[in-house]
Amino acid sequence: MAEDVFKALADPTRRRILDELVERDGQTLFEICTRLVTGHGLGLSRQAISQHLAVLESAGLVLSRRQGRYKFHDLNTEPLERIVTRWLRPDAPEKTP
Amino acid sequence: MAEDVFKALADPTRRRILDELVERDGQTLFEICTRLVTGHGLGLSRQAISQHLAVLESAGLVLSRRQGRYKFHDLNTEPLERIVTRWLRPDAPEKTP
DNA sequence: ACCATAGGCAAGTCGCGACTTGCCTATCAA
DNA sequence: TTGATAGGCAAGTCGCGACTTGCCTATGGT
Repeated sequence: MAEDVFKALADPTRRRILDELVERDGQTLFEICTRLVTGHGLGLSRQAISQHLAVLESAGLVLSRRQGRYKFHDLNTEPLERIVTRWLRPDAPEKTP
Repeated sequence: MAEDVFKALADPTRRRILDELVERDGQTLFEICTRLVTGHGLGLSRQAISQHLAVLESAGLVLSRRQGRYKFHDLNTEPLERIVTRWLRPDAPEKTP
Protein backbone atom coordinates (compact mmCIF):
# COMPACT_ATOMS: atom_id res chain seq x y z
CA MET A 1 0.00 0.00 0.00
CA ALA A 2 0.99 3.61 -0.49
CA GLU A 3 0.01 4.12 3.13
CA ASP A 4 2.89 1.95 4.33
CA VAL A 5 5.37 3.66 2.05
CA PHE A 6 4.52 7.12 3.35
CA LYS A 7 4.61 5.99 6.95
CA ALA A 8 7.94 4.31 6.36
CA LEU A 9 9.39 7.48 4.88
CA ALA A 10 8.10 9.61 7.73
CA ASP A 11 10.92 8.69 10.10
CA PRO A 12 14.33 10.33 9.65
CA THR A 13 16.22 7.26 10.84
CA ARG A 14 14.54 5.12 8.21
CA ARG A 15 15.49 7.64 5.55
CA ARG A 16 19.09 7.41 6.75
CA ILE A 17 18.90 3.66 6.35
CA LEU A 18 17.74 4.13 2.78
CA ASP A 19 20.67 6.49 2.30
CA GLU A 20 23.00 3.75 3.46
CA LEU A 21 21.46 1.17 1.18
CA VAL A 22 21.46 3.35 -1.91
CA GLU A 23 25.18 3.75 -1.33
CA ARG A 24 25.85 0.05 -0.91
CA ASP A 25 23.37 -2.75 -1.34
CA GLY A 26 23.43 -6.05 0.54
CA GLN A 27 24.30 -4.83 4.02
CA THR A 28 23.50 -6.80 7.14
CA LEU A 29 21.80 -5.44 10.23
CA PHE A 30 25.08 -5.03 12.09
CA GLU A 31 26.73 -3.27 9.19
CA ILE A 32 23.91 -0.77 9.03
CA CYS A 33 24.10 -0.28 12.79
CA THR A 34 27.79 0.51 12.87
CA ARG A 35 27.65 2.74 9.82
CA LEU A 36 24.75 4.71 11.25
CA VAL A 37 26.55 5.19 14.55
CA THR A 38 29.98 6.04 13.16
CA GLY A 39 28.85 7.90 10.07
CA HIS A 40 25.86 9.83 11.33
CA GLY A 41 26.51 9.80 15.06
CA LEU A 42 23.19 8.21 15.91
CA GLY A 43 23.02 6.42 19.24
CA LEU A 44 20.49 3.70 18.57
CA SER A 45 20.20 0.14 19.78
CA ARG A 46 20.35 -2.83 17.43
CA GLN A 47 16.67 -3.58 18.01
CA ALA A 48 15.68 -0.07 17.03
CA ILE A 49 17.38 -0.49 13.66
CA SER A 50 15.89 -3.96 13.33
CA GLN A 51 12.40 -2.62 13.84
CA HIS A 52 13.03 0.16 11.35
CA LEU A 53 14.17 -2.39 8.80
CA ALA A 54 10.99 -4.37 9.41
CA VAL A 55 8.92 -1.29 8.67
CA LEU A 56 10.87 -0.58 5.50
CA GLU A 57 10.54 -4.20 4.47
CA SER A 58 6.79 -4.37 4.97
CA ALA A 59 6.52 -1.21 2.90
CA GLY A 60 8.40 -2.90 0.09
CA LEU A 61 11.22 -0.37 0.16
CA VAL A 62 13.75 -2.94 1.34
CA LEU A 63 14.09 -6.54 0.18
CA SER A 64 15.97 -9.08 2.28
CA ARG A 65 17.61 -12.38 1.47
CA ARG A 66 18.69 -14.77 4.17
CA GLN A 67 21.95 -16.62 3.72
CA GLY A 68 23.21 -18.74 6.58
CA ARG A 69 23.20 -16.62 9.69
CA TYR A 70 23.39 -13.43 7.68
CA LYS A 71 20.47 -11.44 6.35
CA PHE A 72 21.31 -9.07 3.55
CA HIS A 73 19.19 -6.04 2.78
CA ASP A 74 18.67 -4.45 -0.61
CA LEU A 75 17.00 -1.21 -1.56
CA ASN A 76 13.94 -1.38 -3.76
CA THR A 77 13.07 1.97 -5.29
CA GLU A 78 10.06 0.71 -7.18
CA PRO A 79 7.43 1.81 -4.62
CA LEU A 80 8.92 5.30 -4.62
CA GLU A 81 8.26 5.97 -8.26
CA ARG A 82 4.53 5.39 -7.95
CA ILE A 83 3.56 7.46 -4.98
CA VAL A 84 4.68 10.93 -5.98
CA THR A 85 3.22 10.95 -9.45
CA ARG A 86 -0.12 10.96 -7.63
CA TRP A 87 -0.05 14.73 -7.31
CA LEU A 88 2.04 15.70 -10.32
CA ARG A 89 -0.28 17.26 -12.84
CA PRO A 90 -0.13 15.77 -16.35
CA ASP A 91 0.47 19.21 -17.86
CA ALA A 92 3.40 19.96 -15.57
CA PRO A 93 6.31 21.86 -17.13
CA GLU A 94 8.90 19.48 -18.52
CA LYS A 95 12.39 19.79 -17.13
CA THR A 96 14.17 17.84 -19.88
CA PRO A 97 12.17 18.18 -23.10
CA MET B 1 13.17 21.10 4.65
CA ALA B 2 12.63 17.63 3.32
CA GLU B 3 11.83 16.65 6.90
CA ASP B 4 8.67 18.73 6.88
CA VAL B 5 7.59 17.39 3.51
CA PHE B 6 7.85 13.77 4.62
CA LYS B 7 6.05 14.46 7.88
CA ALA B 8 3.31 16.28 6.03
CA LEU B 9 2.84 13.37 3.65
CA ALA B 10 2.72 10.86 6.49
CA ASP B 11 -0.90 11.56 7.38
CA PRO B 12 -3.67 10.07 5.19
CA THR B 13 -5.99 13.04 5.74
CA ARG B 14 -3.35 15.43 4.49
CA ARG B 15 -2.87 13.29 1.40
CA ARG B 16 -6.62 13.48 0.80
CA ILE B 17 -6.39 17.24 1.01
CA LEU B 18 -3.69 17.19 -1.65
CA ASP B 19 -5.98 14.99 -3.72
CA GLU B 20 -8.67 17.64 -3.45
CA LEU B 21 -6.34 20.44 -4.41
CA VAL B 22 -4.83 18.67 -7.38
CA GLU B 23 -8.37 18.30 -8.66
CA ARG B 24 -9.29 21.93 -8.13
CA ASP B 25 -6.98 24.70 -7.01
CA GLY B 26 -8.01 27.71 -4.97
CA GLN B 27 -10.36 26.10 -2.50
CA THR B 28 -11.18 27.63 0.87
CA LEU B 29 -11.06 25.85 4.20
CA PHE B 30 -14.83 25.31 4.26
CA GLU B 31 -14.88 23.96 0.73
CA ILE B 32 -12.22 21.43 1.59
CA CYS B 33 -14.11 20.48 4.74
CA THR B 34 -17.39 19.80 3.00
CA ARG B 35 -15.78 17.95 0.11
CA LEU B 36 -13.81 15.74 2.46
CA VAL B 37 -16.92 14.91 4.47
CA THR B 38 -19.27 14.33 1.56
CA GLY B 39 -16.79 12.85 -0.85
CA HIS B 40 -14.65 10.70 1.40
CA GLY B 41 -16.95 10.26 4.38
CA LEU B 42 -14.47 11.66 6.87
CA GLY B 43 -15.91 13.00 10.10
CA LEU B 44 -13.46 15.71 11.00
CA SER B 45 -13.88 19.08 12.63
CA ARG B 46 -13.04 22.32 10.86
CA GLN B 47 -10.08 22.89 13.18
CA ALA B 48 -8.62 19.53 12.33
CA ILE B 49 -8.58 20.41 8.64
CA SER B 50 -7.23 23.84 9.48
CA GLN B 51 -4.31 22.34 11.39
CA HIS B 52 -3.63 19.93 8.55
CA LEU B 53 -3.55 22.81 6.11
CA ALA B 54 -1.09 24.61 8.36
CA VAL B 55 1.21 21.59 8.27
CA LEU B 56 0.97 21.33 4.51
CA GLU B 57 1.62 25.03 4.21
CA SER B 58 4.70 25.02 6.42
CA ALA B 59 6.01 22.15 4.33
CA GLY B 60 5.59 24.23 1.21
CA LEU B 61 3.15 21.80 -0.35
CA VAL B 62 0.28 24.27 -0.17
CA LEU B 63 0.39 27.98 -0.89
CA SER B 64 -2.34 30.30 0.39
CA ARG B 65 -3.53 33.71 -0.70
CA ARG B 66 -5.82 35.76 1.49
CA GLN B 67 -8.57 37.76 -0.20
CA GLY B 68 -11.10 39.52 1.97
CA ARG B 69 -12.47 37.05 4.43
CA TYR B 70 -11.56 34.13 2.21
CA LYS B 71 -8.30 32.25 2.16
CA PHE B 72 -7.66 30.27 -0.98
CA HIS B 73 -5.32 27.31 -1.05
CA ASP B 74 -3.23 26.15 -3.97
CA LEU B 75 -1.21 23.01 -4.43
CA ASN B 76 2.53 23.36 -4.92
CA THR B 77 4.12 20.21 -6.28
CA GLU B 78 7.61 21.62 -6.38
CA PRO B 79 8.80 20.11 -3.06
CA LEU B 80 7.61 16.69 -4.18
CA GLU B 81 9.90 16.47 -7.15
CA ARG B 82 13.04 16.90 -5.08
CA ILE B 83 12.58 14.43 -2.29
CA VAL B 84 12.17 11.15 -4.11
CA THR B 85 15.07 11.54 -6.50
CA ARG B 86 17.18 11.20 -3.35
CA TRP B 87 17.08 7.39 -3.57
CA LEU B 88 16.68 6.88 -7.28
CA ARG B 89 19.96 5.54 -8.60
CA PRO B 90 21.43 7.42 -11.56
CA ASP B 91 21.72 4.18 -13.55
CA ALA B 92 18.09 3.22 -12.99
CA PRO B 93 16.32 1.51 -15.89
CA GLU B 94 14.56 4.02 -18.10
CA LYS B 95 10.86 3.58 -18.55
CA THR B 96 10.50 5.74 -21.67
CA PRO B 97 13.79 5.56 -23.57
C1' DA C 1 31.14 -29.74 22.54
C1' DC C 2 31.68 -24.91 23.40
C1' DC C 3 31.37 -20.06 22.73
C1' DA C 4 30.83 -16.09 19.94
C1' DT C 5 28.26 -14.02 16.32
C1' DA C 6 23.86 -12.60 13.82
C1' DG C 7 19.32 -11.99 14.56
C1' DG C 8 14.32 -12.42 16.53
C1' DC C 9 10.43 -11.91 20.04
C1' DA C 10 7.79 -9.62 23.64
C1' DA C 11 6.56 -6.47 27.03
C1' DG C 12 7.06 -1.92 28.80
C1' DT C 13 8.08 3.31 28.86
C1' DC C 14 7.40 7.73 26.91
C1' DG C 15 6.82 11.66 23.96
C1' DC C 16 4.63 13.54 19.98
C1' DG C 17 1.01 14.18 16.82
C1' DA C 18 -4.06 14.11 15.65
C1' DC C 19 -8.26 15.68 17.18
C1' DT C 20 -11.60 18.11 20.09
C1' DT C 21 -13.64 21.94 22.69
C1' DG C 22 -14.34 26.65 23.68
C1' DC C 23 -13.79 31.18 22.71
C1' DC C 24 -12.11 35.13 19.97
C1' DT C 25 -11.31 38.18 15.53
C1' DA C 26 -12.45 39.90 10.96
C1' DT C 27 -15.11 40.64 6.88
C1' DC C 28 -19.49 41.23 4.34
C1' DA C 29 -24.63 41.80 3.77
C1' DA C 30 -29.13 43.49 5.46
C1' DT D 1 -25.26 48.19 13.69
C1' DT D 2 -26.47 43.65 13.98
C1' DG D 3 -26.04 39.03 12.58
C1' DA D 4 -24.01 35.58 9.78
C1' DT D 5 -20.01 33.80 7.53
C1' DA D 6 -14.89 32.54 7.27
C1' DG D 7 -11.15 31.72 9.96
C1' DG D 8 -7.66 31.77 14.06
C1' DC D 9 -5.83 30.73 18.87
C1' DA D 10 -5.05 27.93 22.97
C1' DA D 11 -5.42 24.35 26.13
C1' DG D 12 -6.51 19.62 26.89
C1' DT D 13 -7.27 14.47 25.83
C1' DC D 14 -5.62 10.30 23.87
C1' DG D 15 -3.60 6.76 21.07
C1' DC D 16 0.21 5.35 18.31
C1' DG D 17 4.91 4.98 17.17
C1' DA D 18 9.93 5.04 18.50
C1' DC D 19 12.99 3.14 21.59
C1' DT D 20 14.64 0.26 25.38
C1' DT D 21 15.37 -3.93 28.12
C1' DG D 22 15.64 -8.76 28.71
C1' DC D 23 15.71 -13.11 27.05
C1' DC D 24 15.58 -16.63 23.37
C1' DT D 25 17.03 -19.13 18.70
C1' DA D 26 20.25 -20.40 15.16
C1' DT D 27 24.42 -20.58 12.52
C1' DG D 28 29.51 -20.84 12.25
C1' DG D 29 34.21 -21.33 13.85
C1' DT D 30 37.84 -23.82 16.67
